[in-house]
Amino acid sequence: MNKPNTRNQHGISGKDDRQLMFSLINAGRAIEQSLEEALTPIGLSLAKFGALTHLVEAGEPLSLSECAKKMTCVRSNITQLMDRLEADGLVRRIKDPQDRRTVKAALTRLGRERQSAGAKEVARVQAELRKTLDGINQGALRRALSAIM
Amino acid sequence: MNKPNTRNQHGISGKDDRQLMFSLINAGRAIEQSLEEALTPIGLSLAKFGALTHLVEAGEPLSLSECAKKMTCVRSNITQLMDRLEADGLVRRIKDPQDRRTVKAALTRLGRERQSAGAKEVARVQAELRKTLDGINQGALRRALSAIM
DNA sequence: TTCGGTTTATTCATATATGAATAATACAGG
DNA sequence: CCTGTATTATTCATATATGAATAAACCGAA
Repeated sequence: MNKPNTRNQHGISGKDDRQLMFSLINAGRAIEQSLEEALTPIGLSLAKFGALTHLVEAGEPLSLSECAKKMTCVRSNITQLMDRLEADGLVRRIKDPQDRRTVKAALTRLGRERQSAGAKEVARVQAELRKTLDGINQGALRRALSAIM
Repeated sequence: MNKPNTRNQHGISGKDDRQLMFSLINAGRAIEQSLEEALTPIGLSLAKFGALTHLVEAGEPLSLSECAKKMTCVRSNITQLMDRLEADGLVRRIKDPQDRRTVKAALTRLGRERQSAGAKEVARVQAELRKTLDGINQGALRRALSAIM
């Protein structure tokens, strides 16, 4: 990667960069940044791509609550995200006749296409990252990350 | 840690969690989340703590531009963050007579105390993380992270 | 069947970020 | 000394998040 991290908001890393905790935070943000940059040209953000991807994977419309669960965020966030996705023409809200409280998000054709284009870009970033981490012990890395979460 | 990740906005992790890229993003977010939770009781966010810490480390007032550089973010962000820190009584804006364009941020007594309390909490989280990562190869992890950034 | 608790989405207030536009100041070179 | 360019902070519009409050709809138990 070797891109400058332009999104380390707190900017804490102690006296040296070797502090593991902040390195992990910064690494995560650096990758997010790369993904955002890769998605920008096709008109997506990481948040939007995430929502579209869950809808594609589900293969059917999902209620906004289900979306919130899959994206591990609060529902008011999904309300807003869907507003933007709907404004972009990538998603359509449909009412659920079974449960009139529920609103489902359905992909539009454009939404499906956009997600597919996004997936290609994400795969590209992922391949870059794999190459970057080529020489290192990925097993150790995976074990560490799964210990954290 | 083993706290549920309640802040994985995109929520993408593919079919399995083994996808390194999203694991890294999620690990970073999980740690951020722990830090936010640790700082909340003392009235700080990670962003606020970061700003205070840079001021403490500098040992003197810093211009808002210098703060933005240290925190690797745009200046309009610092303007807003300083507004909130000033409202909290943790920082004071002082005009620079040498350069009348410049506004410097100076720690208040309360700001210094709050940062110090925050640093203790951060150290606690850091110690927890160290313990979590006890069994794993931290050298490999460090090398991986420095490769990414 | 009505009542009360739960779930649904939305709205509102707020925090944190970006980036563009603006205004004031500095400063170098003619 | 002007003049143009750069730098400074701020403001504005926007995106992404949280959490509290609200309204509508559902559902089980009395």
